[in-house]
Amino acid sequence: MTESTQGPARLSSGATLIACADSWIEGEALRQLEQTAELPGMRAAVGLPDLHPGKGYPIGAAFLAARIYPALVGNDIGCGMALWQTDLLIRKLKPEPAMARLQGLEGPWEGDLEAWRAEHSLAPTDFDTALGTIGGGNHFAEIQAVEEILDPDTFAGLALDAERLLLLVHSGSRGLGESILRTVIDQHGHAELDPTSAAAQAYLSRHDQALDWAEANRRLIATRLLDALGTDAERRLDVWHNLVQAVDWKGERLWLHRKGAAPADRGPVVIPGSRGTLSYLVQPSRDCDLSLRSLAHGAGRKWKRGEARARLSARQRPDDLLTTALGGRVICEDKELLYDEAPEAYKGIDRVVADLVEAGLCSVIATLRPVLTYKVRRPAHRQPGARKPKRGRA
DNA sequence: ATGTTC
Repeated sequence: MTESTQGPARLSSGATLIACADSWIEGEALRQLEQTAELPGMRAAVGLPDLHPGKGYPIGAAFLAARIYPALVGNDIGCGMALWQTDLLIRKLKPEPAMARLQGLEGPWEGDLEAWRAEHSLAPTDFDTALGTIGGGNHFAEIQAVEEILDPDTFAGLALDAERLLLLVHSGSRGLGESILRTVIDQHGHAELDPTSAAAQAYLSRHDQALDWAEANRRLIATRLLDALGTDAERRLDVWHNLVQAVDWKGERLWLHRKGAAPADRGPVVIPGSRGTLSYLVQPSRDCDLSLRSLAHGAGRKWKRGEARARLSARQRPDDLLTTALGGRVICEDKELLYDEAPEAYKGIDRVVADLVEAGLCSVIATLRPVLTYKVRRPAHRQPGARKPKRGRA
């Protein structure tokens, strides 16, 4: 199927895979990439080195098409990564007290939502009680320390301080994006939308609202976490990795879909590893047309959700997973999620980033080490007052 | 991924 070249490979469908020959990519993900590349109106399809199977369509991929495919963006419209420079000196952070202070980020924010929405020009939605909540899956808020600076000039240009902690937030549009996708799928199935149609305009308008909501969500998550720690911070970047947008492509107006693909045309981005590995702050190259102006958005899952517990529980108890190989601490009181997001469930981020660098798509500015990863305090269904769900078969 | 799934 693939040529035995070292760098990017051309698949039989015409899709491009940005990965060297010995980088492991699951067969199912490649099948999904090839199938998607053959959809009507598809001009180009790219699998990034974190490519892994999704629900029908692959994650870690970018697609350029003459039409709009809402299902390619998926349910978490606007999901992305935001990075803050905090005021907290690395040597001043004591993990135990910090962890004790980080409580209750799952519930509705208790501040003045109306004022906050006005301040950020955010229209009200039916999902605003979830504003400022991280959510589940691979979402997190992580306090990080700079491990190594490889490009001092660019690092300094970003106004980053290697002595002070960073905060990386990965979250999206929660129930809002889900409802937007469900609405369009209910009406049009997985069919492509003509960009000039009323259906496309309605979808795009709601999609753009979800982008704003998701960005605001990351902002409020950071605010809540920083308030809990009694510190302040400034945002250095915020990028969406799930979206569709109109692009001018060699003189033609086309639609670029990113599904788990970081933009290469919006300045530096963070490509996070797992909670047990480094993350990479990278500078995208000037010309990234090869990868549809996109980069990997993370390490990429190696094991499917729900698979990790059975694979790991014999050798690692839940408590073992609350500290990591790099000395980081983890807050995750949902046992299934604790296993699902174990470092072993992910591919190696070093290889993923090396594939991008070797393809000429980016260079590394700095590496970041996880200090404290916040996932969830309690699964929603086990919060006080909630009924314990029955287990086992009927 | 999901105010999820009983």
